[in-house]
Amino acid sequence: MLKRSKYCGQISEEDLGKELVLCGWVHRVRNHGGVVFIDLRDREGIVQVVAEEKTYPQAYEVADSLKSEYVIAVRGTVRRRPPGTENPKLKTGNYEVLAQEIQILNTSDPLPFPVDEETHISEELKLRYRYLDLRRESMKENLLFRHRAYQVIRRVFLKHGFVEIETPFLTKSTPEGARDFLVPSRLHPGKFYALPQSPQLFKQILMVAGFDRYFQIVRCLRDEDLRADRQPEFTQIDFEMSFVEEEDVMNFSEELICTLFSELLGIELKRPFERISYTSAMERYGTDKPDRRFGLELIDLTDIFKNTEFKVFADAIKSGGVIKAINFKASNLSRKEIDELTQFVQSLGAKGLAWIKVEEGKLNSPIVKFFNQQEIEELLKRTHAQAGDTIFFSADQKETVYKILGNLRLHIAKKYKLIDESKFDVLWIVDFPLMEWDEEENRFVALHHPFTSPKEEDIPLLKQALETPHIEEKKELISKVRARAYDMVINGYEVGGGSIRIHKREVQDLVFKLLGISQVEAEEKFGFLLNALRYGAPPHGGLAFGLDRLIAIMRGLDSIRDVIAFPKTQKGVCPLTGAPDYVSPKQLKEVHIKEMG
RNA sequence: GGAGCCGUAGUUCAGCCCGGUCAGAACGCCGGCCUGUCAAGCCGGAGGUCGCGGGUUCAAAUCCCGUCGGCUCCGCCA
Repeated sequence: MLKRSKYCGQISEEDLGKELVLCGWVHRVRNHGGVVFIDLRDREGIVQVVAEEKTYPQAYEVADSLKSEYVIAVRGTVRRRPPGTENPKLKTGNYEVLAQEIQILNTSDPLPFPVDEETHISEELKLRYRYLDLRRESMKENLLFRHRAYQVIRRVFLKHGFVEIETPFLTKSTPEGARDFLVPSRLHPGKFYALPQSPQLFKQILMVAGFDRYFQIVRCLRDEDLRADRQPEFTQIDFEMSFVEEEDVMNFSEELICTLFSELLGIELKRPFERISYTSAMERYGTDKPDRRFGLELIDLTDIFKNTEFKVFADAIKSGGVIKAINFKASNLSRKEIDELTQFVQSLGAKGLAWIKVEEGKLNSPIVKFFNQQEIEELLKRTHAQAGDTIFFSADQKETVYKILGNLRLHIAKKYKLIDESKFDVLWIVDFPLMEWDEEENRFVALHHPFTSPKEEDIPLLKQALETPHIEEKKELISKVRARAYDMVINGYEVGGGSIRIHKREVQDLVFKLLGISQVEAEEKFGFLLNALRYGAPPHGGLAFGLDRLIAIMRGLDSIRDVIAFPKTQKGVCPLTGAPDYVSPKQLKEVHIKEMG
């Protein structure tokens, strides 16, 4: 067998006149009768191989029989292409390899879809034949980019003295958070391991162990429904530091992100990253992960309508809600377009969508007739309304208004292409509430996770909240308690989040109590962490980045499937392997599982 | 659990709204020609359970119901 001496994509000036051996896949064949052109492709790119009948008849004969995606080895000489026949689309387009010998290493059946960038293939087919999909230039580049990111990440961590340590995949199911994937234990009938949602507890324990700075690029697993940016298994860049405060973790995180952007994209992000509070993000964008590359900010109008005759608005205010609006400037929307947007918000659970089209000298709207002159004037002023604008309203409980307008804002931006895709909007969200009331569970739940430290100055509020028997007062007090947490957001995606952790047993007990986790339950589920906190736990904090999201954003991709070699479909299926699948009764018996009728 | 979009040759799609030469195109595939192409070109050919099941109708790719699958979103995701 001929042994490769160079990658196709790396043929350059220095190879002129040299004889070398290339190995790769037949990307395309162009047979002109007497001369055959082969675009030969490998990991590094494509080069044109020429087989001429008159110079090397044997090589020509083989070339003549080649089909798409045959695997071949070519021995030949690099030469400059004849003037006028260069191909500027190829990196190697000034050269070609005159084949002296061609060996067919393997043939290929006709492909189920072409290995090119032009054809849009359905996700199911792409994943079933992932090995063909990954031969495509863009997919190959996505994975090579990800590979380069790993190298940069490791270098930055090493530079700062972080220690890479692996944590268990077979671990203990813990309450709170996402649904666990469970693994039945063969040796312990009826017992289960859980696959980790993240190495959270282990990294904290490593801090107690004194490793001081830990990192890991690690798979995390959550049994929840999928989205374009959510897979059941995904990768975190996880790290934790001892003897630090928020600034230290955020500072390091910024360096890591800046280095990635600089080295992989040649983009210098401005430091420090801007910070906005959770409350301000919610009020202005209706979400805690705002995309600020376009306007359409939420405008509060509650005070303007506090005495309004308009029943919908009045009712919302009366029941403690708010009135907010967004102004789609210069949109000149048709009635049909407004109807489409109405349908969109209805799919989010809104009853309808109130709107005003601002026209030259008049307002076109089904609701202005309910407003008095003063309300109209103030609302137009507050929203900076001009002819051509369309103003959309939402009046409801705060959470609902945020959800409706936050999503409408994004929907409009995408639909009407208001987003400058060449920009990266990077920011921190800080001052998260520590907990929020969960109506369904009828208790407080941690916004981040139960090990997140409250701000020192807010701890008295927690104690007060614990003592008061009045639930409304409790809610009021708790809502004021802020967490020492921080999320990094890029282009409207949460790419990372972390916090300073609780390292004092008493504080952890206090938080568990307020979360309604009993002493017994806490001991049973998190006892190992609580115990660790007794034995000299240093103050510590950390953060975890979603590597898949980060890479997808950097590559300008909409779905993290495109940066994962073998992802799952929206139903959690792997079309390549057929997982998940049934297992034999014998296997089930071994792990003590009986099928339900 | 819910909403929306999609499903027609190997592939990408048109046809569906208005039921009746609507089984079509391009690429790919097969055969032939061709010495400078590069998404080569020219000539010829094969190829479809219109996702699946049911219903309406004289007649269904087309209308209706159900179901499966893919995608996007809501819920869910500390």
